[in-house]
Parts: sequence; structure tokens; C-alpha cells
Amino acid sequence: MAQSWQDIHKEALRRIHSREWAPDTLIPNEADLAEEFGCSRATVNRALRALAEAGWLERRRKAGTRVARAPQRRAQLAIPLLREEIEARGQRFAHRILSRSRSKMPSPLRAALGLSDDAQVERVQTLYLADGHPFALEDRWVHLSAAPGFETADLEKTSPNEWLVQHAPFSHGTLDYSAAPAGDFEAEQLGCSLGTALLCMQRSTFGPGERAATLVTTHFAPNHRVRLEI
Amino acid sequence: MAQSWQDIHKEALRRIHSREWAPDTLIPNEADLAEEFGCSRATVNRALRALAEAGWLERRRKAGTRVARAPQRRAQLAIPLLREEIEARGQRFAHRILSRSRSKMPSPLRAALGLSDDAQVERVQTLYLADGHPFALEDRWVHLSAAPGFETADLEKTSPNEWLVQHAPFSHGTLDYSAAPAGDFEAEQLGCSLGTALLCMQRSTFGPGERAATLVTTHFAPNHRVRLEI
DNA sequence: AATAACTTTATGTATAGACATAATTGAGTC
DNA sequence: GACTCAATTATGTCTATACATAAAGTTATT
Repeated sequence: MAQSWQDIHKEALRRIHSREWAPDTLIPNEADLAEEFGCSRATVNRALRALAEAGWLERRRKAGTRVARAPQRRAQLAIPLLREEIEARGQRFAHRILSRSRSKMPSPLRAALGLSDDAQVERVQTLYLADGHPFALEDRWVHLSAAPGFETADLEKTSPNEWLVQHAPFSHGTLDYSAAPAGDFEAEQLGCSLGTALLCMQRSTFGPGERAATLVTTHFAPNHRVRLEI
Repeated sequence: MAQSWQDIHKEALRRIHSREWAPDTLIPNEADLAEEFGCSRATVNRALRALAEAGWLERRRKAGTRVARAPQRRAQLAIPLLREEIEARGQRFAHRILSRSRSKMPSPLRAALGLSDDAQVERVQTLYLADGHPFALEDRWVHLSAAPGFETADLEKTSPNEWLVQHAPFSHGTLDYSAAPAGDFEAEQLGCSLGTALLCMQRSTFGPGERAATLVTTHFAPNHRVRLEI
């Protein structure tokens, strides 16, 4: 007789995999399952809720619980600090600030973030190195009022990447991956030839109050891969 | 006085954002918070557990709950069926099977999946179209014993992508994104010039019993982006 | 037939109380 | 000091019960 919610979780997943509970069909309700497993409804609820969060089940009040037609699995990407990503490979981390300025943000970018004309932004270009070799080239726009203290931060000591994670945790944002040919600047800094296919990441993060915090474009060195776990 | 676990969740997140609860410091224990909020410990537990799952808190028995030093946020990617991705843009979905064969799997690939020499695999190359324009080029290896019935499936009617999701749900796997220059085949099929930077996705999925199920390499048409939500 | 109002039902959530478990603390021992 | 073992403690989980809520179903009303 199953006891813990994890046992029930496991058993339910088995039934889904074995198609004993077929896709797009209703499964028994919580009360019945509780009786079958000899536990309380709360325990069944805990197990089924976890399965629903993972995408295996779809639950609706009154309508009941059904096995997802095409289990919408969610892949998870743990966003690491570049430092941690590099050190996890056993390589030595270093970074070099290439430029830092109070330049005006181009309006297309500003519009994308929903910032006003007079928003104070700072632009920082940084090269990240692994064992001395170029690893990633970062072009970062920081909205100063969302990251107080950034303008006076010593970025030589703490990389922009680390400084912001520690001082201005964001609440939500988006991450876009695409492929782009290396331009003059990328080719020069990353040490590859013009036109090389590079993985490009564009991240925008927002603070608690819906205010844009940062917009970051990162070009990785050739052959870089991002791995997601499913 | 807060009542629901979501209220407590919100308030706790506010304290984290406002640094009232600073990174790397302990927060009050569940019993104390329950008293402060005027609710039961189970309710506090629900809220804090959710925050821990989202990466804001780190919890350990006896040691207590602390705010994550560098909140390891997890980005989530809902893996959509190509059909749904295309139709969500209001475009017409279509696919074309380019080749289908029982060819032997190259040993480097086989090794990567941990398959034995005599594993029966089928290879299918498919072009996916959005409004008639090339959208993605897929090269798929399917381990037949992990996907019974695949060899006789009518892939003209149901795309390999959809067939497998519906008939052989996987339990876990990995997803790798990288950038690659278009080769002859990709350029021809996707209608771009040789060497164009393409976003490339490599996915391997495994069934319940640790058996490899599929290995898929997809090249997307130029300028494609993948978006993750944080 | 369309609409509104009520009933039913399955999930969602809150509670008090209890015990389980992991990990730290501290006492006692060598 | 180094070690063992027990006490302590915060989180983890289970139970029974109750009520809330959303959505489907049903009936009454226009």
C-alpha cells in the first residue's frame, strides 16, 4: 500500500507511460485514488499537482484530471553565471572591460524595453575569457534607476554579470537564442573569421516594478552549445 | 492579515527583492512566520516551498531557510510541437518527408546514445513548412524498439514530430542549441545561401527504462529565435 | 430557444495535530 | 583534541476535516 506522495507520483507516472491511463482521457478523481492507495486526499493531491506542474496532467475544477494529449514538457535551463560555467569546466575565469559609457540608447532598443527618452542607461562591453581564450562577448545596457550603484561599481574586480546578479536580482525576463554571423567586432574580439556562425543570446530582465533593468546581447565563441534538461 | 499561501508567497518575494531578507541570510522559521502571518505552518510551508522550487530560497532541514546567494533562476522553455509553433503565428503548417530509411547509425552517434551495434534504427529527414516557406529541417533517428509501430506509421499524414509525441512519450532527455553554418543540404532545403548562420537544435530523448528513444537534429531557417521565459 | 439561476461536483486551499527525517549541537568519552 | 552518541530543531510529510471556487449540468424563466 502506497504511503508517500512520491510513491503515488511514481505509480501515476507509470500508468501514464504504460498507457494504462491513456492520453486525453480522464483519470479517477482524487477521492477514489485516495481510497485505492489507502491514503488521504491531500496526499493524492500533492502527487497529481506535481504531475500537472511537470506537464503530464491537465487539471480543471469540476472537469477532473486528464492525461495531457501531447505532454507539453518544459525544458529547464539553469542560467549560470559565466564565471561558474567556465569554472565548472575546470578552466580559469577572467574578464576584460572593453568599453563603458553613458551613451544614449538607440531608440529601437529603448522601445523594446519600454523606456522613456530620458532614461539613464550605461553601456558596458565585456569580453569573458576561459583559460585566456575568448569565451563570450557581451554588450550590456543597464538601466541605472533599476540598478542603483552600478555606475560606481568596480567592474574590473567584479564582472558586470556577477555584480548585477548580486546587487539587482531581477524578477522576470526573457531569453532569446539565435544564430548570427560574426561581424567585424565579434570576429576581432572572439578571434574567429568574419561571418562565422555564432550562438547569440539576448536577455532582457525586469525588476519587481515592471521596470526594465538590463538588456544584454552575448555572442559566444564558435561551437558553443547551450544545454537544457528535460 | 495574510490568508492564502499566495499572499505569503508574494510578501516573501517582496522582502527578498527589497533585501529586507538579504541574500545568504537565514529567514525566520516556518513556525514564527505562521504566527506573524496568522496562519498555519502548512500554509507558510506551501509558500516557501514554491519559492525554493523557483530558486529564490534554499532550504535544509534543521539548518533552516536562507535566501539564495545568487538566485539561480531557471528559464523555462515550453517545447512545442512544430505544428503548434507555426500555427500559433497564424501560419499554415505543412511537412514533407525527404527521406526515410533503415540505414545503419554512424557509430559516433550510436555511442552518444549508448545503443548497441545491432540496435534497429530508422532515419527520417523531414522539411517543415510555414505558409509554404521552409521553416525547419529535421534529421531524426528513431530507435525502433523504443517506439514500436513507428516503422509502419503513415508519416505523410502525421509528421514524425507529432507521431512520436503522441505515441512514445519520453520521460527525460537533453536539448542542445548551437549555431552552425548551412551546408549544401541545408542551404538547398531551407533556401538560403551556403554558410548562412543557422540555429541548430539537437535533442535526445529517453524512454522510461533509460533506453534511448530518439536523436533529432533540427536546423531552423535563418533568423529563427528560441524564446525562454524566466 | 436563449437566458438566468440554482445544484452538483472535482479540484483548490486552509487548519490543527502528529510523526518522520535530516542535520546541527552538545554532552560525554577516550 | 578527536570521537561517539544522544538531544535538539527546522523542515518534510501525512491525516482528517472543513470550506472555497470554478465549471459543468440542470432546471426554471423569459
